[in-house]
Amino acid sequence: MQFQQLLYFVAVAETRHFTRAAERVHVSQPSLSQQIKALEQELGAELFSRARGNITLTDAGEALLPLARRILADTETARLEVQELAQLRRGRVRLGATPSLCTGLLPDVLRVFHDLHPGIELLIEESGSHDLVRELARGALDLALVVLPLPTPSPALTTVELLREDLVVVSAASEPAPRRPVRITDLRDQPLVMFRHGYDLRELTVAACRAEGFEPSFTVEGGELDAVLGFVRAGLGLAVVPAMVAARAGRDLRVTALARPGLRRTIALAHRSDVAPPRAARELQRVLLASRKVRPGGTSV
Amino acid sequence: MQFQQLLYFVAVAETRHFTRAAERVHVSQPSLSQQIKALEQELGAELFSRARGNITLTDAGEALLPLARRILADTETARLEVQELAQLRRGRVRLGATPSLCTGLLPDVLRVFHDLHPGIELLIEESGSHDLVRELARGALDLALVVLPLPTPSPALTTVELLREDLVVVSAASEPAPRRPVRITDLRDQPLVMFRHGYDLRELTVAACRAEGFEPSFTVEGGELDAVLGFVRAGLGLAVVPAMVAARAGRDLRVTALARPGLRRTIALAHRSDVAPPRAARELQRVLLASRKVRPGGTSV
DNA sequence: CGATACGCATAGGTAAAGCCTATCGAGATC
DNA sequence: GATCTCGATAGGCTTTACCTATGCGTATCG
Repeated sequence: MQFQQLLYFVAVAETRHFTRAAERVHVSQPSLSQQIKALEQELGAELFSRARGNITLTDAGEALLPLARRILADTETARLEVQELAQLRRGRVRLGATPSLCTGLLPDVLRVFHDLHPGIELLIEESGSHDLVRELARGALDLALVVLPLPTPSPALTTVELLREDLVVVSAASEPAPRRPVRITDLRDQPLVMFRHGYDLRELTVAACRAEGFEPSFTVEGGELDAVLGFVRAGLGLAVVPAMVAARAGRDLRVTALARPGLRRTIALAHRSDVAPPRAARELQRVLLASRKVRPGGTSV
Repeated sequence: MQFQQLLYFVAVAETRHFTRAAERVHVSQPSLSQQIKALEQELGAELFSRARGNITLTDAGEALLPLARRILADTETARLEVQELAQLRRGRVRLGATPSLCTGLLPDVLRVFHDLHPGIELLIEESGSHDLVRELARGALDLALVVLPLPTPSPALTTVELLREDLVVVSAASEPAPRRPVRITDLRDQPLVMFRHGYDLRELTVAACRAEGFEPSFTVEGGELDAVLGFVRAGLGLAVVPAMVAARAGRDLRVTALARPGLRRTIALAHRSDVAPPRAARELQRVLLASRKVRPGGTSV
């Protein structure tokens, strides 16, 4: 049984005329006759009663017609569905990202991506790098924006460096300005506002202080990114945040660079090594990589 | 898109392995690879992510799989349905017959037919020849047993003579036996029990009497066949019925042949000339024609 | 009543498609 | 690093789907 044979069959059933059916499917009449005959032979039953000028479906033909129509319709649906996916008119990307990236980097990029491919659904999971890596490996995410180095490196994941991002110190505009540029050691006696456990920024900042030989002290700790900025704004202390986050924090926050060598973190795109990400995820990856050329506050890798 | 390509595709999707899929569909591995590739090219999307030893469906493949399965299932269904019809394991015959034939001829033949083809549904319409012819032309019947000559002959109907059936006189066993064999003229002064209008037997009997120059008189008229036999049994009069009906009427009815040349009627099978009857109807026709060889009370044509 | 037109089936030739065996090449395994 | 596995590629052959030309039965028309 062949799709064409079913197509020819439906054409004859609908026109009740071999010659006109042949025209309709753009084939010569003998070809159509032959295919119908082949189909009849394969099925072991006549499909049409060929009375001169009055072609009719036999009972076998009646039985076949609805199924043939459905098969052809399904075929068309399959073709369209696959092509919609391929042409990014439809689809889904499950993207993981750390909270600071969701705030800093993602909004503009996702806006660009969505304008390019309005049919693609964007599912964002906001978590620490550790969780993101696990979700990637589980197949629950297609792509993740993580901070390098990965907490649990694995050959099962491929990472592509996206950009290096400077960290800066933010403080309340109402408070006295810190000496600039701020050195890490200046933070020894400064009260800090610190993110909850799980934030890469927390680990990074604490590690930097310890490298200078002191343990940072926190006035408040445990909040999410926005809460931390709020606490800083209220004068509860300083915080170390990515430049990109600080850039959009508003006028009532003072942004102070760190003295050289400063702190920076490396943002990378990660995906499973064993399977190619879906078409839409590859496209998002492309858009992300393209966007770094015009990103403020970060350094292209 | 080809059925085989979908079949190959599903095989690879299920085995996650090109070589094993090729074995499963009984084709060489390169052929299968080529067909998958052709399918991917036609659809414009990769269907599998070919990581060594870990073949996975892409999102396009995921989208295609359920449709491919459904298409293949429908194909199988179509094949089975048509073959069941062709092999008479399923189907329907809409058979029309006159009341006397329903009583006399049909039960045994239908029993034989049903034993041969238990899956075929039998729909019987019991009417006079006139109505049967109309229903045939309407396409509401596949086949009809009618009495020749047809009340409304038409080139649109094809008739095949089935058998000639003798008519006999029945009377109550409790009443004095009529002189035998009965001549038509003997009925002149005999009270008859007569069927309702529409029965071919009525027209036939009345016509025979008129040919002999008299109008028959009825003690009761208007009943169906069984009612008429009941009236005869009760001694209300004689009736002229087909030998086949009389043969199964029971002991309390006396059956008397008519004197030569007697009366007989011709039973024929009729169907539309323009369309071939369904397979099951042709088979019933065959069984009917075969049955006349062993029919009692009738003469093979 | 013969000629014509219509419409499906058949015949024969051609081009494409599908399948095969043999081989390649890349990644995994020991 | 040799071997193995497994999918991709190459080249040749067979099948098949298509075409044009023609046949044949039936309805129509002068």
